Amino acid sequence: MTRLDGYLLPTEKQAPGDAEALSHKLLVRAGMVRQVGAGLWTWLPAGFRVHHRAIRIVREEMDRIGGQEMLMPVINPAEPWRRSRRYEEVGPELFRFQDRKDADMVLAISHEEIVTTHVAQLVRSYRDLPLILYHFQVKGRDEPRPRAGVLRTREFTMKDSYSFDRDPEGLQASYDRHSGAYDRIFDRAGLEWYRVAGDVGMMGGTGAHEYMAPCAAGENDVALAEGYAANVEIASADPQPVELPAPLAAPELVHTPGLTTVEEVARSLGVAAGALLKAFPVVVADRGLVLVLVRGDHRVNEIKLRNHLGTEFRPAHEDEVLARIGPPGFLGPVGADVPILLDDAVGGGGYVTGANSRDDHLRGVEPGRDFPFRRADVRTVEAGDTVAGARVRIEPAIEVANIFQLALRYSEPLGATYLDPDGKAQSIWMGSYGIGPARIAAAAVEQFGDEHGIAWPRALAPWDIELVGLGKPGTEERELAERLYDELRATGLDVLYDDRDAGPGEKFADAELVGCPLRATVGRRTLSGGELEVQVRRGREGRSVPLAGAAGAVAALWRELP
RNA sequence: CGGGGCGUGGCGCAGCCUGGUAGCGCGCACCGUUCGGGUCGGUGAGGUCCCCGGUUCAAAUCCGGGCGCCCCGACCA
Repeated sequence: MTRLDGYLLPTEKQAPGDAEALSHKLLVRAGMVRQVGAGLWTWLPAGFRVHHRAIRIVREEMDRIGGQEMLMPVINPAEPWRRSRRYEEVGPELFRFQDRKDADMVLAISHEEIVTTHVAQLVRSYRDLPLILYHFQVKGRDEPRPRAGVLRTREFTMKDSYSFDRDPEGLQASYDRHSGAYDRIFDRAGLEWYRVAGDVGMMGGTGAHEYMAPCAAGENDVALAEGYAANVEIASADPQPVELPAPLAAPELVHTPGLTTVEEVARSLGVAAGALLKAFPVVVADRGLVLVLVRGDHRVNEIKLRNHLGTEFRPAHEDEVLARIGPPGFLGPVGADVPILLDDAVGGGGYVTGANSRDDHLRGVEPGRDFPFRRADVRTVEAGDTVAGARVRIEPAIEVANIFQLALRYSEPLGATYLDPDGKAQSIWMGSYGIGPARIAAAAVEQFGDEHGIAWPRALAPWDIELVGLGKPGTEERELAERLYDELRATGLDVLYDDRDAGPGEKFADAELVGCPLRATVGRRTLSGGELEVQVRRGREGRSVPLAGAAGAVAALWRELP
């Protein structure tokens, strides 16, 4: 319950000049956030209420699956981070600094090291497992490029939880419980969301999912098809048919002076781009130069490639390629003195490839007959592909949560073990699970905002309803507004009462900008008409209820909202 | 890290090219007006023109260096 007169809600008519994303513009305009520096934001009172509400939902669902809330520090000694090797592996996004004794310290980007250290010390027996521990804590990440207001920041609050189990089956069970909790969280928050298979990445482990909220400002691409949802980073699709020229008994040299792009070669030879094989030379950490081949109409997905290789790689330099394979622009598999990785989407038949000599290509090249290869799925899925026959669409989305099966990634280096019933020490199986409340809030703004402002889902709104009192303070209509303010609060609704001495236009505009799901208006018309006007923010639809018993009717209306 | 842009009262911007009294709209304060869609009129406060250095009689404006912020890409446990 809040009276607007005297409340710090600095609404603006104009968005900041440098804002692009809808959530950035609207959260600032609605007086909910203000910028402190690149990727550093203050949550003003109204915005903080939204943040709180997101946290409350997350907390309730974490408690429901048996999570135990605790609190770990943001400032960490470097030592456990060295033990997990993340001190060396993570890179410059890890804030590193020295304390007054010149000891190396870090700002935690997440809390695997600390929680695992505690569990290593405090958990001794199989009887102590399973365990789910969680906290809400600030994370520091020195992002190379903070962006879109509150969407990607260098400091943000995160709910991170950690599960500890006796064995892989236990981990799977804890993982599934988190998955269920997260499903409920995003349903309750009122977001449109997908759970997609995600990249396990450097975390290692055996599985990962991401919770994605589709919206224009999203920085991830999600591949969606009937019965399928995956981050494009790891998505797989059916091989698509492509028309190939008639096979040849042996590869045939064609002169293609100056034609180095797929489009140029395809056009000049009169074949489909998919009838070419595109060569992507990479240097793999532990095995040197490898030539990756995908169809001319496909692109190499470097994350899928990295996952397939199981190690890091980099694109090869020109001189390396020149010495071992051929001139860039005319690279091909035939005669190449390096291992060849052939994408799964490449079928049998005669393809056009580079000839490894300047200004020449080969046609009629058949994998197997003309060059040896190993298979891998390393291409990027694109809109128009199919998965099990279902058409794929690609949508931008923001990652609002993720869940990882860490397995033994942290328990082993940090020595988290338990004694099994036979008295034998066993490593603890771990999972980690993150949610960003700020991103939940921003995603809701992105998904439901319009040209008038924010339209919060019921569960996230800073207040359930905004009551607009028209007329001058001290008038009869204001007295009625005061009375309704009390009655609405008595129903349990959280009410924002605009009791400012301001004009009606300003109050209506501010109410729609701030975006409470309902707005009730009290003016002279209310006095004479005997009805309370209520606007549903989502869709700006007007309703009215009889003045007698209005509060109860409004509360009932509120309960039906999304 | 590569590319592009910006920095002028609280906010949004003009002025810079062509050096010469720092402007506009919104907001804010006060007086009056109005009170169901940012009402109208009047008065007023508020600026190290991001910082440092240089050129010049004179720099928001030209030159050099630095800092900060935004966007695109790379990156993103």
